[in-house]
Amino acid sequence: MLKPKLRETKADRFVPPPKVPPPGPVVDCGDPEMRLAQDLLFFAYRDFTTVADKVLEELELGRAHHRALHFIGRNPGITVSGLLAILRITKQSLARVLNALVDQGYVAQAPGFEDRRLRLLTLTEAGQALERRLFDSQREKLALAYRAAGPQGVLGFRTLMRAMMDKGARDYIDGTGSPEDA
Amino acid sequence: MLKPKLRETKADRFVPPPKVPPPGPVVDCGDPEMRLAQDLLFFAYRDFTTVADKVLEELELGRAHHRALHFIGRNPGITVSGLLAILRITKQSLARVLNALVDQGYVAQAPGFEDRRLRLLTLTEAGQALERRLFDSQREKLALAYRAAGPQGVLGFRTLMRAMMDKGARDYIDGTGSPEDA
DNA sequence: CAAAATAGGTCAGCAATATTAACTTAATAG
DNA sequence: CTATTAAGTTAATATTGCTGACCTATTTTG
Repeated sequence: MLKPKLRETKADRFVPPPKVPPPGPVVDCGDPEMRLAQDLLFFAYRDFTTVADKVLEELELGRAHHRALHFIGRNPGITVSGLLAILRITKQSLARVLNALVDQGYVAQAPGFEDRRLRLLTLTEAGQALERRLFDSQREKLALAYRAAGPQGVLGFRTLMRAMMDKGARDYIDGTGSPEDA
Repeated sequence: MLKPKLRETKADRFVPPPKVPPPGPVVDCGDPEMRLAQDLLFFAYRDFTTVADKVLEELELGRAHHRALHFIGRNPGITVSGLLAILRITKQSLARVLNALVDQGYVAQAPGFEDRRLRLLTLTEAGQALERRLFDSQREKLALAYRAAGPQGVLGFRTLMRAMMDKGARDYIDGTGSPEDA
């Protein structure tokens, strides 16, 4: 055979090995890592949502009420449609929750200025106070986690979470786009 | 008044302004940032869980079934108690889901070796295949998010999520500690 | 202006997922 | 032998979600 033995020429010794990493930062997306991510999301979300439950239980409210309070608080004057789009539930499911919150004086409704069909939702003072209580219970856990991750870690967290949401929700988070798109 | 005017001595000019950042990495834990974190968690989790729903719908299964499949797949031979501890639901809630999965041939039960009271749960081949389908639907979204965040971002994400879970769940994730503690 | 579209409310019924509580069986542990 | 434990079962209930149909008030459009 005429095939030359590679290791006999000096030049061959300097051929770099086939590189994998250089083009851009490499991220481990193998099965184990992705499975871990599933677990992380499940447990973090489970324990994040659970801390507010004690407060809710006292008041005979559920997580659905908390979600509504949260997003009305974040978007004062949001319409029913807007809230529906965010929560991704049906009008009837929201109605029960919303009626309870209005009846108990946590949420106020006002007709829209230009379009009087709209019911603009806001938190009453009691609603703000309650939402604050619920928020504070989660805030502690959240702040601990933020400090554990550090500024760079928080950036990573934000990027990763943003990338996991639908485009509409991303726009909503970014401030562009209305709640309807979320 | 005998109080000296500070700006008249040369040395005073070099007094550094009161610094905030230096002691350790500073993380913004103000209200707006914590509120944003709430939003991120809600939308990311909402859209992460939703992608598997189409598959589940075909098979007339729900998210509860998915969760059970996932954690049995992650912990072959897990006991009913272990699964209950992870999911944090009652025996009766799990029973319905588990019976359905066993009836439909996705989950197999085997008595424990040493303690024959235990029912060790495993996925059948069909169960593994189904779990795989469900996993793959989420995997895509997850991998995209991981790549968007980069290696450093992923580290931050992991740290932050870990810090948000209860200690038991953290131990479980880390491999130390049994499912019972999760 | 009349008709269509929209925002919202409401009613009835149903399904999934969760709860508490009490009871049974089988097996282990003291 | 007794107590405890793991699991299954049964029954009744609550929460949260769904579909579909129908109604009112208001805005928009032809």
